[in-house]
Amino acid sequence: MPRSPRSARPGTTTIHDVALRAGVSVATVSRVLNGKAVVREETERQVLEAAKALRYVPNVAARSLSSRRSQTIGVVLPDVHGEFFSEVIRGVDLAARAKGYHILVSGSHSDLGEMLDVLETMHGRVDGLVVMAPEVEIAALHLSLPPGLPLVLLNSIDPERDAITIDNYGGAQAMVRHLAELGHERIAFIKGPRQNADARERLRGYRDAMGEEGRPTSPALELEGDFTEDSGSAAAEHLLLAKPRPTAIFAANDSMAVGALAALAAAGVSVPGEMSVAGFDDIPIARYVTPPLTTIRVDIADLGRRAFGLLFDAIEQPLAPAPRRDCIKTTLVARGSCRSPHPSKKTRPRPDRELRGRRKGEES
Amino acid sequence: MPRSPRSARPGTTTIHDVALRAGVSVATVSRVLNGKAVVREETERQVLEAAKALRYVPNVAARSLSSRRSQTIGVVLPDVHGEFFSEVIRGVDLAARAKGYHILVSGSHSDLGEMLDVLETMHGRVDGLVVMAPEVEIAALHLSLPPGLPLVLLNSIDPERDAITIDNYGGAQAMVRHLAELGHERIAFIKGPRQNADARERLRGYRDAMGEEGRPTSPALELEGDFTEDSGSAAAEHLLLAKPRPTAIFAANDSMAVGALAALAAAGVSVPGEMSVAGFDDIPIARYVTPPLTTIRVDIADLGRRAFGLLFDAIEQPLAPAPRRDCIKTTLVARGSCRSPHPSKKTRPRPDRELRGRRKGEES
DNA sequence: ATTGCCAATGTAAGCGGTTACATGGGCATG
DNA sequence: CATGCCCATGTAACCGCTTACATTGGCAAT
Repeated sequence: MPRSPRSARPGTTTIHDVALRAGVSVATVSRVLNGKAVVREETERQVLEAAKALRYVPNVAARSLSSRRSQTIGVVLPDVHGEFFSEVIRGVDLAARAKGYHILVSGSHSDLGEMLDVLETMHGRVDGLVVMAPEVEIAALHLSLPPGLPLVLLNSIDPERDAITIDNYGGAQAMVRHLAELGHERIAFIKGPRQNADARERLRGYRDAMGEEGRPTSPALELEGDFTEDSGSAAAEHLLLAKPRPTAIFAANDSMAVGALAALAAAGVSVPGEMSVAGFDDIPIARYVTPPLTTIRVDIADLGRRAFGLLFDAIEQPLAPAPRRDCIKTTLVARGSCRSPHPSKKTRPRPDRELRGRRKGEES
Repeated sequence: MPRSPRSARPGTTTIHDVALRAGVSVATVSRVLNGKAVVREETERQVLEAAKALRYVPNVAARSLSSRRSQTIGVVLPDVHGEFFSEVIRGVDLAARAKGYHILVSGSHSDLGEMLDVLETMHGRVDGLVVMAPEVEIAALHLSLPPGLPLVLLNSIDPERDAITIDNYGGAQAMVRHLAELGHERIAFIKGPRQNADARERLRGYRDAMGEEGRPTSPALELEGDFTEDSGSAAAEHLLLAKPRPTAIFAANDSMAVGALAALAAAGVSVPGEMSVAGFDDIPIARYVTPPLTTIRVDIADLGRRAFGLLFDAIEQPLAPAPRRDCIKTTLVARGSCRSPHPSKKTRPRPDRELRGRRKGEES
């Protein structure tokens, strides 16, 4: 079996072996394999044949050492779990693989220091980064980030950097309009954490749409919340005491809406009979609570997919000046938790088509 | 600013720069940084100081080229989503990071060819692999896998390879015992896909425990299923026609149990009044369905964690002969969907503590 | 026939580390 | 004081690939 003296270690075929077998130089092999220069057709054929016969796989480390490219991007996420996490990864992964990139993942970062460590060790290992970080820490992040490295921010904007965002504003507006259309006048809103950009945008969308629809807004209708179920419950309990009592509650995320549902059930308030409830995100359980939750769906995989798209552009064409932007549109999903507040014009609750979708069970 | 002539490109500090600044040779710097040899304390101090001052970060490609180690492992999963996916990654990630390893992720593989491609391109890029593949494809996988590469199988066993498994057998037994203890005689079982190892083990656990508890088993009590909600519904509908009708349904996974719940609700059969229902996996929605589902919890993050543990051992100490094994234990989580079939000895359904846990809402 | 040019290919210098081997100084021993 | 040994360190050869530059041969123009 032909094997160059250089690669004595068995099991490793190098570019030299291929060159030897094809009767050409390593340079030619490299050229053929990378398509970076003109090679006679006959030569190319021989090289490809030799490579295939030898089951040659280029050594990535060597390639990346000399070319200064790793064909890998890093994805760094904070402490988010479940559906969101997996969908982001899936989106990025699919898009990346299509372009021949690999992804280096690091999740579950609860504090900044840890995140910076990871970023540090990823340096040199990746050609670009997709990062999701709490707003407050963006500044600190910049300082310790390699200056030339393409970076796409998820979920938090920075005027200087490329970023991809969710149309929180439009989604919130759509929900308010939906509720207004159903006939609701007093629509309460449960806010998210003040420092969360998504939460702020959703609040803004709520306020603007309320104004546009000629609905009254007031501090009494805006409850504090922190995206947890408990805060949603607490807010709902407060609202039950308000007079006049609102007829609809719009929570800035599904978890709080679920909390609100629980509180209302505990208080014996019927949903959607006496009170409509809406959320935001369309988390998986949204369709399983009672009644199924009307909410705003965000296509998270698409978020990942586009994040990679932006990053890819930035890597391939680093010169483009203005920060790149992309925005994920949202969809309103009407389920059973909202209906008209006027018993007379009661809307017939149509069975939710999606409730019994054929989702594959997660294998154990 | 000191910069060796070799590294003309700005922004990149090499080991030479550090050596120069510390007044030693590159070999010494390397030795200090890797702790692979004895170095005078004074020298070590100077090197570390220089490295820190220069913000030196070793070039991974170079290191991996000469050392033939990438400090990276690959995680290749099929088309699984959501909680399961994210938890596996989280477990592996946390364990890997603790040992200084990175993880290269690739998910959403629906067909074997795609999976093999990924495995191919990961070759040389990773020191080991955590792979989850459908049973049937394991063989094909072996053929095209680099022979020396440490590999840990998730979720499917192969006598030759290291693998980590879930205690499906024990979990199923525990559930049957639980139901038997509540007083159920006729306990039906909804099976999973025949080619799925988890499903087979759960079935085995069900049968053995039924025997041990002196409960009758019969083909009529074992329904076909494929892990989807729909198959769970269909099975439940079948069971309602059986005579005598069973008093409990144990589904091989939660999705089918959820489907069964829906079918029972549609048929006006009260759960757990007339029929108890149990699942397996404890997927997130299990606690949100009505009534909350009694099920078997599997600590998926632990699965990932231990998978890395096994892999790490295999990488560090490749000589160990026997295939390494590890098994994840399960926990029974009693919620509202099961209770005694005898109205007389009705067990008081205690409120499920976990129903209103303070789970952080997934951000946006 | 000589010259010039171009396309196709070869040669070899890196890329930035690791590490086998060489070197040199200090100290105990004969 | 010469000898030998060992510890700490330096020198330089790789690791496998990319690529700037050199080389070659063929053909058109002179």
